Amino acid sequence: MPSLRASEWQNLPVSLKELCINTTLRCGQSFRWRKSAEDEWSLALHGRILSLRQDSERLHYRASFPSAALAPPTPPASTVPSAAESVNQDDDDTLALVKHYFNLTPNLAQLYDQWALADPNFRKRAPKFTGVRILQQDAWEALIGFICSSNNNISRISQMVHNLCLHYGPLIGHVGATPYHDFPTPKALTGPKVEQHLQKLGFGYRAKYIYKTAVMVEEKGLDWLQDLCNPENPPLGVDPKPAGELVEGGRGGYRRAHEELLALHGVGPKVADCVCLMGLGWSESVPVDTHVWQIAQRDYKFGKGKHSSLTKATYDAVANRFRSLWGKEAGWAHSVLFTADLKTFSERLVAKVEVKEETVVKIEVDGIKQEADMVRMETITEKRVKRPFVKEEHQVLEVKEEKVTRKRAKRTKT
DNA sequence: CCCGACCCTCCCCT
DNA sequence: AAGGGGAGGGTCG
Repeated sequence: MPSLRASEWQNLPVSLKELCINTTLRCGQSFRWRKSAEDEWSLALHGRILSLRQDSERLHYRASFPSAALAPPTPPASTVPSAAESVNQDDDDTLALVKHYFNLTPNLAQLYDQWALADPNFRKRAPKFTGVRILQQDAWEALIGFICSSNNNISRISQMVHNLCLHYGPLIGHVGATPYHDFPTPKALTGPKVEQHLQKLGFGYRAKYIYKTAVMVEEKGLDWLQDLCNPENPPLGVDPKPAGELVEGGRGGYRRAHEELLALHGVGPKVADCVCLMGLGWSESVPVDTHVWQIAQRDYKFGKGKHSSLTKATYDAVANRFRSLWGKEAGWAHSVLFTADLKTFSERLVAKVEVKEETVVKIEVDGIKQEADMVRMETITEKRVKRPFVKEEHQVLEVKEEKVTRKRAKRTKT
């Protein structure tokens, strides 16, 4: 077990309107974050274990590096420089990493205002889901993660990704007894037994997709993938360059990236858009999944006539509609509405009701009191979503659509 | 453009 | 009390 050299906690000023990790890390754009302690999230990233906490004014972060003496650094996928030795250098490095990963440059509160001004539905739904940022994840990791997402749920996707890391990714260290592995390289997934092994691990038909995609990316080279990224949002250490103004259907670079990704096995339009948005920095990318399709029908008058089902043509029409409505960062706005529709966060929609019902737990979406919420949430590593709070769910759901209320109400009695 | 099949897990319902 | 039916951030042929 490699010993870790942990730096002290550092912090940077970030309001919850600019970033809410409790929402952003759980909304299904990244699949590897784990709760490492009360109110603390951790992830193996770029050769270290990054841990986070957040209060109403600051984001606190700490990096733990493998001790160079006992465990030589095992560089993950791409750009890990050999271990920095001074604590100061570690911290500087980690600060840059955090700023990059959380994509902290855009002014999110300002963007929310802009989207709310343009869209009454956004204005209605966004207030309880502030601080949802699009992460700048590693493109290769995003690619594999979203290949796993097809016809799947967030809980199982997370387990699959953890399994991938456990068996094929470099071990960075432990938090308590829990091992933290970085994401595997493409090459690590090209072995002759990978597909069969993944099949055995419960990946189902995605085992083949992952293996074949790994082989193709290994052949094309990671540079091929990286070169598809938005020059405005380049990898850490590369200078940004302009990528032009938004046009119908998205900018040329985005369309090219999307098209090239479609050549990979298990990558259709939706997965390609997820990679474009969350791995390649194309903010106008709008992944249209079943959730978004339902939102489009419910709130944006889709689902009739020409666009009665989610064909490729409808897919493009929905994405274009959202781009023209929300603008260049349409993918960011889309993610807010997507998150607002996740069952995981449904209790947030009726927080006031719970308080009225003399429930002890008060939920302040933007405040630290969210921890009360967190205590009751599953961690993604747990096997199933259990329900020690059926009663609350029942109360919650009475305010929601009848269909759901009926189902849950019956189950409550069971 | 429309289907069914595809791995697997959990859930509701009978 | 077992088991069908459906859905879960789709993709392929």
